[in-house]
Amino acid sequence: MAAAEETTGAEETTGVHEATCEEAPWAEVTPEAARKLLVAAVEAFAERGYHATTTRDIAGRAGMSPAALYIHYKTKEELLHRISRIGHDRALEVLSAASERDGTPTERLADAVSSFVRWHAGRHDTARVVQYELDAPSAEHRTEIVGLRRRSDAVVRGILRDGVAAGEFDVPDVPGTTLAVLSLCIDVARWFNVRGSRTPEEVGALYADLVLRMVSARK
Amino acid sequence: MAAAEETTGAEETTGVHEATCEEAPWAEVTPEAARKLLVAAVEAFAERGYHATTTRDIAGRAGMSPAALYIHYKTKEELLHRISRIGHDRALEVLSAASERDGTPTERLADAVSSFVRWHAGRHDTARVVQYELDAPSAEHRTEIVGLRRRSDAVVRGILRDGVAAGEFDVPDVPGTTLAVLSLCIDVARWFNVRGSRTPEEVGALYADLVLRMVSARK
DNA sequence: GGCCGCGCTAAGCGCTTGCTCACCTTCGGG
DNA sequence: CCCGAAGGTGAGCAAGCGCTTAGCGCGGCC
Repeated sequence: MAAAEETTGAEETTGVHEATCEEAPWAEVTPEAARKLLVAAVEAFAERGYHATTTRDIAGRAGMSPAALYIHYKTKEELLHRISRIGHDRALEVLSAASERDGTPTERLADAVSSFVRWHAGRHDTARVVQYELDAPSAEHRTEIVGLRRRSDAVVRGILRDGVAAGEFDVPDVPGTTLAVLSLCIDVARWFNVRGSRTPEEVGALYADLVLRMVSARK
Repeated sequence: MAAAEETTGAEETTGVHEATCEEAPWAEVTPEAARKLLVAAVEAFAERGYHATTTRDIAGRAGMSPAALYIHYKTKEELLHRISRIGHDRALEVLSAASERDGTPTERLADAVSSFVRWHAGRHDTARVVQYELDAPSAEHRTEIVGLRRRSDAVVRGILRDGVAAGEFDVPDVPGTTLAVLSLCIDVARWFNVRGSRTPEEVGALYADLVLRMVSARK
């Protein structure tokens, strides 16, 4: 399932950003059986959590036998790590692509927030796994992931600093505000529901506006 | 605007105050053995998640045998439900107490946000269980919990509506902004770390400021 | 003092879990 | 036409799970 719903017609609001493979999200995972298992795992982990998901459940969703999992992945935890790693890469990619585009800090911040939020809403199953199952992996896997998170932090902090320097933003506490902005975006994955009344684009636009209000110089 | 605590002023540090009993959070759980088990479970659930926590682990932390758990609780899930129920009650209590205090919508919103955030930061282990283990309980337990959440939503939405009516706030999308405000506060439980550099009070003050910026009428 | 009942434990039951292994296909190359 | 590798299966193992049960110590009451 999980069809691409956002790139089909619609780059109207934020202009001409080209897709960084939003349509076939797991295309780089080969062979096909390995991808099917991974997609099934994302679904199951997002729905019930890593620990509550059994290897039999994953294999079942992929239409295979439980043993098939171990042909492509050494352990259940390696499967989680692969998901988490790729997911973090994608999220960071989306965020930093937006931040590197030309424009004023205000425009870059709005673009970054709305892109990041759209990703967390549109791929909220992946995002949920990525954000909530950090404790499950082993220590070495965790430090690798933590590095990627720090880079997201640096991206947002950079935009805020630029905005303050340019006089566009009024932000007394840059690290604290960075934390709040990222937290706001990330938590979208927790509450977003496909059956809800808002599309990822709407949430992205709303959040970009709210964040701009948080940082804009008051009069 | 650092602290909105002039009402409870004197007793905050050494206080023997009992109003919303922040010091002895699980005082209502009796007998003592049941409380010790529950506190141990909160610790374990917050650290590893509900499904990854074993009854042996909980009992071990409480210094008891695994079987002791079943004298006070029918199942492991009932233990989770008790924690979740009490936690939700407390969080809602904190939030609505702040919202019912006298003051302008601006003051009430700042007070509500900073109180709610202080609770989520100070009791972040409880909050984490409360917020992340919603899927674990059975259906009937879940609907009970969902009701409490809707009341939190109503409290914040009420303040926002009052502020708009009074002309203090400029909020184009009240339900959306309500969602964002609550999401921001709740997610504190995910990232807050006691070993971090910020106290719950500092985060509360920062967040109250950020939220006021999100809603205040622009000039 | 004898006895009951409560709180608790040691031992263990039945079951599920992550994972393995012997075996079965399918298929391109000599 | 056979071969060996690659990808898949069914059955099942050891370990760990939630939970139960038989029995133990001990304080209170007649």
